[in-house]
Amino acid sequence: MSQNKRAELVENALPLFYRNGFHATGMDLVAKETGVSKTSIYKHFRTKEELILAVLRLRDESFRNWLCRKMEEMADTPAGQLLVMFDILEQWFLEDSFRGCMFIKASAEFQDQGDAINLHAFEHKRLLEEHFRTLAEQANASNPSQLARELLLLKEGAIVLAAMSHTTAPAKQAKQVAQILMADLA
Amino acid sequence: MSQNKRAELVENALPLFYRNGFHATGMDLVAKETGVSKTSIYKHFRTKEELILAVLRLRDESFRNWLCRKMEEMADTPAGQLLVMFDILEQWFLEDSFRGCMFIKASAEFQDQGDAINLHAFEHKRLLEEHFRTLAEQANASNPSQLARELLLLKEGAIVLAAMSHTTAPAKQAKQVAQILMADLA
DNA sequence: TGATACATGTACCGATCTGTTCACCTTTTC
DNA sequence: GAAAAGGTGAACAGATCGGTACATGTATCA
Repeated sequence: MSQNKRAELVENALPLFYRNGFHATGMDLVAKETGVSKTSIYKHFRTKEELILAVLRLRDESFRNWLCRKMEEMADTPAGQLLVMFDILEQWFLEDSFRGCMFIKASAEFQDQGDAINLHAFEHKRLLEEHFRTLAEQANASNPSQLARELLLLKEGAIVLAAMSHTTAPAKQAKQVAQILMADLA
Repeated sequence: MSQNKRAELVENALPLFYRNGFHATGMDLVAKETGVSKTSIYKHFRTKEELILAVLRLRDESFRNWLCRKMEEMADTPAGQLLVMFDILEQWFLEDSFRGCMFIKASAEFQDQGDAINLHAFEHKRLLEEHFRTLAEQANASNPSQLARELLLLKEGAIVLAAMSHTTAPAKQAKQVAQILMADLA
């Protein structure tokens, strides 16, 4: 299998795990839906867990890329970028394929503290917080670290409630709070 | 099996599902750990899903009772109650047995929109929001519904991040934001 | 054309899944 | 004390789990 094919496998496996959950998605289904035989899958991933980790790596990279790029597109100031994030979330919640945050779900299913999947899930949140902090610094926030953590808090709460309620309202509510927190920034 | 025994079964099954997850916890393990034979379990619950629903009903009732009572114990004004909630969360995060919110995890593993488990999980959040709104009204908040939703947002974000990071810090951060949102309420 | 390398489908492994059957054993009740 | 009721372990069914073995392509290179 070429590297292309391998990437294609991970790409096609992602929505399966995202929609059905990790434990509930069997490797037979992965093989059937991706069109890659189980033999080939196990030639490149020693275990199901390794495949899941590859899927999470892809998700981490593509989600953060997507979010950061959209934020840059839709606002030109750092403070503006942090605020439009909630508009972007709202658009995400509207998509039919929206099923909540893949990393929250991963850490919910693999919650042992040392677990590689659990660690990777939290790493995703840490990287997001880091990006928020950088923007908060550029926006001259009085306490950039604190603002970044608060915005992450609002983002995670909004995602969870949007996924559970099947509505987009939590995005708007989170944005309102964010506006209060950022009132002093331009 | 007496009603007592049945309640005991549900009570003892709860931490199993909470710790190990729903799909990952087999009925053989439930029988072994609760001391109730599989035969008896299936006499009172037609399917695993029904047992899970009973567990979630117990969790919903006991968690809300526990939280509301603690809030009343630790503060005498409605606004104070809403604020100490975050201190209570922090204590919860400190417990060794803390593994995040059982309903978030349930809706993560059973995310089909019509699913009974999914519906029940969201109902838990709705009831919490209702309680928050009642308190917000009593505290003469200018927009009680909005404040209730915002506090719920902060609470869910804090729980998710505390579970993923294995720290209690999100509770304090959420409380700080809550204080800002409630600055006008005595 | 013949040898090498790799991807394939299929069948299989042992374990585990939800759920059932059944022969026993207590306990309650009349 | 016998019948009825309800609980037990253990074995089982049929399906699916993660993972492997193997024989059959099929493409590349000499």
